[in-house]
Amino acid sequence: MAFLPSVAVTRTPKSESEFRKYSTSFLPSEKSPSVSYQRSTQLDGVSEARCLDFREALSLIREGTKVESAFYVPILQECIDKKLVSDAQKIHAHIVKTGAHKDAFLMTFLVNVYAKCGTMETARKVFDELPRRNVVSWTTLMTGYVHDSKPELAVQVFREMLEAGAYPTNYTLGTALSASSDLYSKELGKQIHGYSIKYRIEFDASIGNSLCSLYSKCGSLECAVKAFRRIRDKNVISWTTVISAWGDNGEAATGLQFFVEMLSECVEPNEFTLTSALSLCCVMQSLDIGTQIHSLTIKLGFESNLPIKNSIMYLYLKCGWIHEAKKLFDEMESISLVTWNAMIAGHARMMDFTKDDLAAHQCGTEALSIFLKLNRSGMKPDLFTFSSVLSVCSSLVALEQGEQVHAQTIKTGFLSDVVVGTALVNMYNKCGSIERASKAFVEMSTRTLISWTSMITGYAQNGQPQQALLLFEDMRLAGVRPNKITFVGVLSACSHAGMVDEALDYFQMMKNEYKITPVMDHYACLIDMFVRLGRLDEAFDFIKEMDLEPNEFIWSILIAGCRSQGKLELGFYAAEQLLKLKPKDTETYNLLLNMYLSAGKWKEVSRVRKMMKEVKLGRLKDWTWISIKDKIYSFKRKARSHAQSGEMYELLGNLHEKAKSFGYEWEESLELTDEEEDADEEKASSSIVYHSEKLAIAFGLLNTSNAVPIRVTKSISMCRDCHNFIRVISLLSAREIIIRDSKRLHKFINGHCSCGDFGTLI
DNA sequence: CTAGGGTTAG
Repeated sequence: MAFLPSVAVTRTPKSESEFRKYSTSFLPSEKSPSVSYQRSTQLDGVSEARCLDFREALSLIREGTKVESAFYVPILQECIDKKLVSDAQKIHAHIVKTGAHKDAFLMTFLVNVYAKCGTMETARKVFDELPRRNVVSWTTLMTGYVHDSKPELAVQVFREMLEAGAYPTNYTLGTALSASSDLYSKELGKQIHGYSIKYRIEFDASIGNSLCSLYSKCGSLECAVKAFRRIRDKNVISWTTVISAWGDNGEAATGLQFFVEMLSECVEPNEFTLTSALSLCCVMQSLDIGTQIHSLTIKLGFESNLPIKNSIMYLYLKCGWIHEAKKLFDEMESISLVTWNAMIAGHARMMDFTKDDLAAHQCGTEALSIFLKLNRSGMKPDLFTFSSVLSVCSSLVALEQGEQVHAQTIKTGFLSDVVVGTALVNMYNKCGSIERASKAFVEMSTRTLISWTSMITGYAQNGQPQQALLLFEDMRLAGVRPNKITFVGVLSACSHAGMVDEALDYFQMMKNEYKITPVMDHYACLIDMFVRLGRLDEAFDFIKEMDLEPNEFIWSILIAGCRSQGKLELGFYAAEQLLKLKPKDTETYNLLLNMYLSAGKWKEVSRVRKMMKEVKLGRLKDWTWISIKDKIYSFKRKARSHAQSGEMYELLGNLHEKAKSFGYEWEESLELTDEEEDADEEKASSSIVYHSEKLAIAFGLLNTSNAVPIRVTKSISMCRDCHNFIRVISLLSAREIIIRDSKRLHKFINGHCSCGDFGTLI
């Protein structure tokens, strides 16, 4: 049923009761329609005007030639397609001048033009001046508000419309449902569902599609699928919607099954279906299916479709096919902002995904250079760009670049976006700049769960556990419901502060009050806490009691504790467990080795060394990066190839001497070797071997002005010796030194570290 | 007048 007849709707008792059940507070009660409208047929027979060249037609209008109303329509359509607001305004003026504005149909179309071009104020003005309103004009206005992300205004218009006594059509209800789903309001959606039952259009595809996407967005996957099943004539959109619904609710595999089902029912996918299916492959990291869909897109003639190309490129990036992705990118004859954003976000994602830290770091720098190219290309970055770039800056601890992006977000107004704001807070947190993070957090006009969580975690990581817990209470007072990630932050704060009772209380609160099942990270925080306090037996009891199989991180924490407490027996047991999990891992062996080194068990040391040779381990790559101004410098252990090497080594030598008077003692640790190291260099180097972070910090001290904090990232976990040394350096040089290693954030101020001096695993 | 591609917290 395309349009409702303009006669009163007959009601069946069943739908009436169902309608009553749904109708509560949001919407006015139904009035009988006072005016009825006929669908205008003026559009028919206009198509000849399309034959006219757009510019030619426009010049006719400029000259002031009087034309028929129908003449405007194709030109206005062109304005919609190309978002030509100023041309639309000229045509509008012409319409008014020639008196054609008395034509309600034409003016409704004009509302559509302004709405589609994102100029809602004008659209509303034209609408208010309409000689007659019909359901299409109401619906058009609603659609405009939905597009302009003002769903509450769309609902308001819907209400006005009902109050005016106009009948909604399937399109109207579909649009109203989109508005409810933008508002995440299942309640409102249900009421509108009620209207559709009342008007007996509930089985209509446009209603069913919108319902399906509403329920999906509200997290009710089951309802979404039910809504899909109830659609009588499922169209491509129905299928696309239900496929995305599975994907959006974490069931990507089932989504792909539906895609296959759709193909087997001979429904031809369109560009939307294909992009959705591709994004499911993205989630599943399935290059296998992804490449098949890639060929399908070509078969169906979408090879030059930009959204699809963007999706494929993004898929390849996320699956680690950087070169394929780059090839696609280079071959694209036209690219959009989404293309740029996909490239940046894809590289950002690769950072988390790559096992190799050096490669991950290169991905990050590549992402930043793509961002630079985007800026030079003349295209304007948007909120998606800024969110991704800020997250790259966080991972790279590239504060100065982050600050520049911050400035750009202010200038462009995108800082007001909650996601960008959150990304900014996170960037300052990850760079160890807690004051600026909290300033950015306070200045946000709205905060999501993620914003709160980021800030809570930031306080915990930056060594301000009390602040973290206070903020957590603020968050609960603000009525925001914490999730499991929030509790990871809370528990790690307790762990840092050594607040055992509070930690256990929060752990109970999480399970009982919030019904969150603990995950490994929660246990890791608690075990870490007991280990920090030297209560190894309790830590071990906890490991035995938990429902999950302990992972490598848990065992590593325990081993590190055993090392500092000299509890070799337990340490060895933990190491055995760790070796079972990661039999060929260099870091595992280094943990074990350092434990025996610290205890002076030389026989064991040589035994472990022998074992390491036998299993032919890959070698640990010790890299540290420092970002100064716009450049990122990298250092590896013992490197002497740097232009300033001489000065750096001299400085380090002096600092080592000075540090001794502050109680620092050289401690042998960590058998670090590097693949590219050659034997000559080994012989040439002095007896002291500097790990990469020492070199990077020396470089930082030489190349930044006094009192400027030094920020570096490191590919592996810091060793205890470097940790002790840098603690003293922060005191000696009166500098804040921030090191993000593979496991933790270390913020050294005046001889103390935010990790509570217990963050070194190897 | 309905569907789409790219974003933030462990």
